[in-house]
Amino acid sequence: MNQPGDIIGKLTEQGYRLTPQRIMILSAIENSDDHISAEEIHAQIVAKYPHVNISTVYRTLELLKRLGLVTETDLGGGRVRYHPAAKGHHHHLVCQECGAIIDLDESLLSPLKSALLREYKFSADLRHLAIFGRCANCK
Amino acid sequence: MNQPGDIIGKLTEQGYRLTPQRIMILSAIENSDDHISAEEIHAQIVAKYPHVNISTVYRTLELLKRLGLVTETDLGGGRVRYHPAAKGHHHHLVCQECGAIIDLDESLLSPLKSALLREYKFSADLRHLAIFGRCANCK
DNA sequence: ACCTTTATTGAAATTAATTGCACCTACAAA
DNA sequence: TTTGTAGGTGCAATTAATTTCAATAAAGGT
Repeated sequence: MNQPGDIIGKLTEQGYRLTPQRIMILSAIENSDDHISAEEIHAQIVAKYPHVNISTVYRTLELLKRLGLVTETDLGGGRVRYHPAAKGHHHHLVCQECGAIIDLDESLLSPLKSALLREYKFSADLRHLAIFGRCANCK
Repeated sequence: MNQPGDIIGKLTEQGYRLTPQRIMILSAIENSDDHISAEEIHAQIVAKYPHVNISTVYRTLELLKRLGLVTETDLGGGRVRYHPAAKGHHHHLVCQECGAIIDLDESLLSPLKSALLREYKFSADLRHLAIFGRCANCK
């Protein structure tokens, strides 16, 4: 599972085209085992196909995000990173002192999610959250 | 209370200098009753003192943020907004459909804050959080 | 009032992300 | 086949924020 095929299917189903650029962007995301930035995806592709433009990468990521196929996380420092949605939801604790990134299970946020729904009728999109603060070592 | 004097005192106490630029930036933040962006602060100042540079505004905001005197919130749309810390902590629910911004009481996040501390020994800085999702009307 | 130290500033360059525009391409209807 | 249309792309320009670096000026000592 988690083959690019999954995403490719969903794209074509909805009338979006499967271009060489998109295939390259998709496999870059799928093959990265960590979170990947738009710049990194672009750098990977340019190594083989120098004419592919960075704006295409951003636009494709935007599309995939809208379709719920990748999640986006702002880990601070102005850099946004991407992750295939199929690889599961998770969150991050980002230490502002040492920069450490600690993975956080979704379960810790579900009480908040239901409280927001109950008290504000607000359906929060907590797919991929970054929480800033200070880690155990830096306190 | 909440006079610029409070902040000015804290700055000079810690060896930072009180420049005309900083005074202007501080009063712009204090006088705004809503959240204010760096661009807006700059525009206000430039109207009277055209030579003040935008990077000074950003650097001053960065400093005030580090000293805990203003809080920063990314309400989406690429623009970060600022708010004097003395005016109290609060959070926002941002509807990604209609753009509505709903104020959220701090109490809803304190269970999360203590859970993070208990389970991860992570002291989360939840001073001014924006949570994205869909509001009651847009569901 | 004058120096000295060093934090601070302005100007310009840089970075990450986004947008406007003209052109291109796949596919289907005429 | 031709044409229309909607999705896609590259390029250049734009925006928000940050950084580099030489010049400047605030605060404190003399």
